[in-house]
Amino acid sequence: MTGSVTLHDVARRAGVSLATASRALNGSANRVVGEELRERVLRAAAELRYSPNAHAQAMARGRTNIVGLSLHDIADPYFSAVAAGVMREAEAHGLLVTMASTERRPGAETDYVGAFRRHWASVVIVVGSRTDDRAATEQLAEELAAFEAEGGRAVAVSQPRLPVDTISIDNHAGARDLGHALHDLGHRRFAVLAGPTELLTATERVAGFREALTRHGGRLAPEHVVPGPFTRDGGYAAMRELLDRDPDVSCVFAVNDVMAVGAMAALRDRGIDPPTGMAIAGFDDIATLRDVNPGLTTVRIPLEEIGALAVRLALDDGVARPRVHRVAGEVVLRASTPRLSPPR
Amino acid sequence: MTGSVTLHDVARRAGVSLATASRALNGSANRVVGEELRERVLRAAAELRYSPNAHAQAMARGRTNIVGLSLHDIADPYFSAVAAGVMREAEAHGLLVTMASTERRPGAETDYVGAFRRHWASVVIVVGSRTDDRAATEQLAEELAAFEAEGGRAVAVSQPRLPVDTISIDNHAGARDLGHALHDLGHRRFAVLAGPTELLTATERVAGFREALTRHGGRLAPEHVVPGPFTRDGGYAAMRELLDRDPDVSCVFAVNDVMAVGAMAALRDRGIDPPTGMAIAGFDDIATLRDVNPGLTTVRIPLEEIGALAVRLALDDGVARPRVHRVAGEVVLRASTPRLSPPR
DNA sequence: CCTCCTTGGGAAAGCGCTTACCGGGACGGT
DNA sequence: ACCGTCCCGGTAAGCGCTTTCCCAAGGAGG
Repeated sequence: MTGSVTLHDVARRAGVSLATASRALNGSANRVVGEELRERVLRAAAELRYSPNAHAQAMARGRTNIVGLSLHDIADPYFSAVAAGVMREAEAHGLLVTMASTERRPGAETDYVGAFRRHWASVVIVVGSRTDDRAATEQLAEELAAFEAEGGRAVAVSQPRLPVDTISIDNHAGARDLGHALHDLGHRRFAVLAGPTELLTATERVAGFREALTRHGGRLAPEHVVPGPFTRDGGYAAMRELLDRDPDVSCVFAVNDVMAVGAMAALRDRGIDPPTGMAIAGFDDIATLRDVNPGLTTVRIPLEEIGALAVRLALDDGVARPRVHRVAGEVVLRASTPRLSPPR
Repeated sequence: MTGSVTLHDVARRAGVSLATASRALNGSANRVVGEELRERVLRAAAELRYSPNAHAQAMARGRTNIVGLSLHDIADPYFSAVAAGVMREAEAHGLLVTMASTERRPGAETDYVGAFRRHWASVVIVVGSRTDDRAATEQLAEELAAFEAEGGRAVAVSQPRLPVDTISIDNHAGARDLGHALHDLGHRRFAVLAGPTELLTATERVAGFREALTRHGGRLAPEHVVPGPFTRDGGYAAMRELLDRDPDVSCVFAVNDVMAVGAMAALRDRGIDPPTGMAIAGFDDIATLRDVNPGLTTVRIPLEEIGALAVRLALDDGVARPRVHRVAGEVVLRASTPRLSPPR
């Protein structure tokens, strides 16, 4: 970068020293700059279209206003909703968001947190479910600890085992409530499109759902739990697999909405028309998918709010850390899971 | 940030000078560091878990590996698809993406480009349709020019009037092709949910569609062109408005997919069941919406590819700028626009 | 045996900014 | 009239790194 205007130029043009120029522009604390001089400096800065060098400021001040955000895949509406919340709140606090999309590559989170450390981010937010990859989690934990030791603030979403402030979605309760609701509607022959077995988010949802069924004396046979990626295609493939295993299922719980939509497509390709041939429910209540037809029963998670909350947690001062924050979901019944037995 | 390990510490531990330490770590060009020393330095760095300070490097080198990305709303799947492309390509080049979501606030783009300038971003990408706000566009143009004058590279997506490399979607041709295709299917009584009248992206799509109808001797009456925001709710409201104005329309073109989905919801709320009561088409081919029911006829735009392309354009060396890149769309017919008259 | 070149290490000058610290003038109290 | 006390400018010391310039040592060539 050449030719940028520096504070030195501004000071010279205003006929003052660097120190005065800096103080005039920052309105430095416990120090007053004479009205006339400040005026002169501001004018000079405006005339020269001066814009301060963020790196020099970072060096001199020893801190930045950068938020580092790491997530699995920005194209996934789940993560982009969280990101939107982070960015909205960050903007409100004058923070700039640097974002990394790990594409679920193992170790990428740690690498990116390292990059954020190099940039002296003041906040780092890691969102994405914990995996059962012990070593990777361990490394990430270390990196985050190092980051906080340097004075940064980290918040993890859906990774409860990390040594930092944590926001957890109450997947178990949400799925359990959903299970009860579906049972109340009269559904009985359940199956689950279970998502990736190594992700806590997925397994918790399966477990919660299972608990509800058990409570009602039902059970979830192993062949009725079909794993697969957290994607549309994952849902599609899992649904086909399920139909092959047992065509007699009548209500499917896909552990996220994106999979549920893929599953609906699979049903139609097999000539089954939801919800008539098969009831189906999802999880997350992705905004973009609220208008699929039939309307998808799901568990609403306040994703944007979670993103915003992450920023606020990071910015809290004078509190003991790490803290744990739980966010509850809320069952939303729609047309994809009609009432089976007429209500009494 | 306190306590971070500096190069100085590494040098001391390795028993060499700062210069040597730096050279050993960077493998500096046209300079060789003795094998033994390099080894010692690398070991010391590893032992101390040294991580270089990005700001200091930026200062000393006079450049960074930051990409600044400004878009309207990261929660909108259109923009998150482009962002995904940008991030994928950026990662491939070792660049870090700093992102700003302007929420369509006028002037925000300019502010953020200013922020990217302060951070000496090496690349700035601005995505979002040009508005007819003369003054805002002018200011953005100035800011981008200043950025490039300082040695940065800027690329604008869907803002053809800016003095930088530009990627334009061929909205006109896409919408025209769609119009022809719908006509070929036998549709005749058309209306358009036109999106925001101040956005070029919207007006071009309307114009292209109109051209196709005109070519076939049809026309688009003013009451059949309903403006509104580029959102789900915008589509919903516009559809209701349209039904109030003229319930006899039989095929609606919503100028983006998100609106089309909102429009479908509005139809159902009025007891109309698409595509039977009303054919409907969108634009963009948003991935998340590919499984709505009925499948939405649309014009596929390679959004991710556009994001990736933006990064590549910015990184091109030794080419004359600014360049203009056009990206074509492709009509995708699905169930939402059935054939009306039996084919002959 | 001397000179010239090559190889590789160190000292130090910045990059642009903030912020102690210092110092001179004005003011008021005694 | 003198001495603290503010007020408000300037001087300069970093922040952590890269890179130029300088220099010592060793080898090759005359």
